[in-house]
Amino acid sequence: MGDAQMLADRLSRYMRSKGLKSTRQRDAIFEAFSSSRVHLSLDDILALAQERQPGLGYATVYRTMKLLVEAGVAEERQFGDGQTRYEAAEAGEDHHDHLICRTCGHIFEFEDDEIEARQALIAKQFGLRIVAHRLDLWGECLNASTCVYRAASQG
Amino acid sequence: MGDAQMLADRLSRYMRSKGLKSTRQRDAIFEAFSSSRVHLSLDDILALAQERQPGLGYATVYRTMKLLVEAGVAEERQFGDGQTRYEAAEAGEDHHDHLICRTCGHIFEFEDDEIEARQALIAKQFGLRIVAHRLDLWGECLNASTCVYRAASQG
DNA sequence: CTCAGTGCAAATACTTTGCAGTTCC
DNA sequence: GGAACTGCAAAGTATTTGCACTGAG
Repeated sequence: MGDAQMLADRLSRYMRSKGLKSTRQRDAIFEAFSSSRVHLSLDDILALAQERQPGLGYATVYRTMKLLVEAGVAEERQFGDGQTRYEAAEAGEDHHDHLICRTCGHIFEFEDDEIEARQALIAKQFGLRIVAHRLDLWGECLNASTCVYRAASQG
Repeated sequence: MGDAQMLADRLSRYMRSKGLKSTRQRDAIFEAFSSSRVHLSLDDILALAQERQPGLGYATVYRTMKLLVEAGVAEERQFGDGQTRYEAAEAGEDHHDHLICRTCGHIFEFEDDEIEARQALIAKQFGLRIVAHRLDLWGECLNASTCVYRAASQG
């Protein structure tokens, strides 16, 4: 909850600094977005936010998510399925990477110090210092029949 | 040059196996695609291929690039600018990743068995087997004044 | 009150598809 | 000659924008 609160603070600071208004729609969208740990698509966010704000439209969700990205509260991610997904921005150094299951579509998050260290070493060999990185893994379920995410997915 | 030839071979083998036809358009597109080491967008490929085949249309380029991907000759890449880009597929296991220098824009390619092994291990812990991965590093030159790429870069 | 925000629908941008005519094998 | 291929234009998606109305400050 510290995280969600931090994001909320960052957002309201940003909005105040830009003279932007707080609305029921934006609150609902931020709430929907920040309450979930998964990578939500726009449709997901719309559906969740509509539970609180029936009648909420796509355009508002698109505009608000763009705002959240500008405010440094959300990050856009493309996983190659044609849908932009959003996740909560990270606190400083705490970076995680993604492992996407091609069997069920579930997206696992992980962090591995050994890989990070290795990356730094490689960069150094080329005379560089790492400023950012992105690592996505795609995999197949070794045992699809027992995959809890597959069972859980409504697809 | 061995690489381009290898891709050409792989493509013609694939096409023969599927009973697909070789056409002037496909040749022009493959030529445009494989002659460049950079990551081409569809517009880039269309423009290049049209130098040999005026009148060539988008649809054919889209269909042909899809074919090249299926044949294992091309790989799609999304860099988040809304354009799908293509690069030459790699030879078998020989996968490389990218280290992009933010100082001079140079793209280094590297390969690291240790990272690959680590990735496989992580995936296994989640019950998956890796089928693909993408690792991009962004760095800054530790010593820009002596960077040969900076000197060489026409940008 | 006023200007930012909203919802709708129209407009974009990228990609795919249907179809009639063309071309490779 | 026939199935595969091509180009065009129409159809799909995902996302953005114009506009009249609404609502937060």
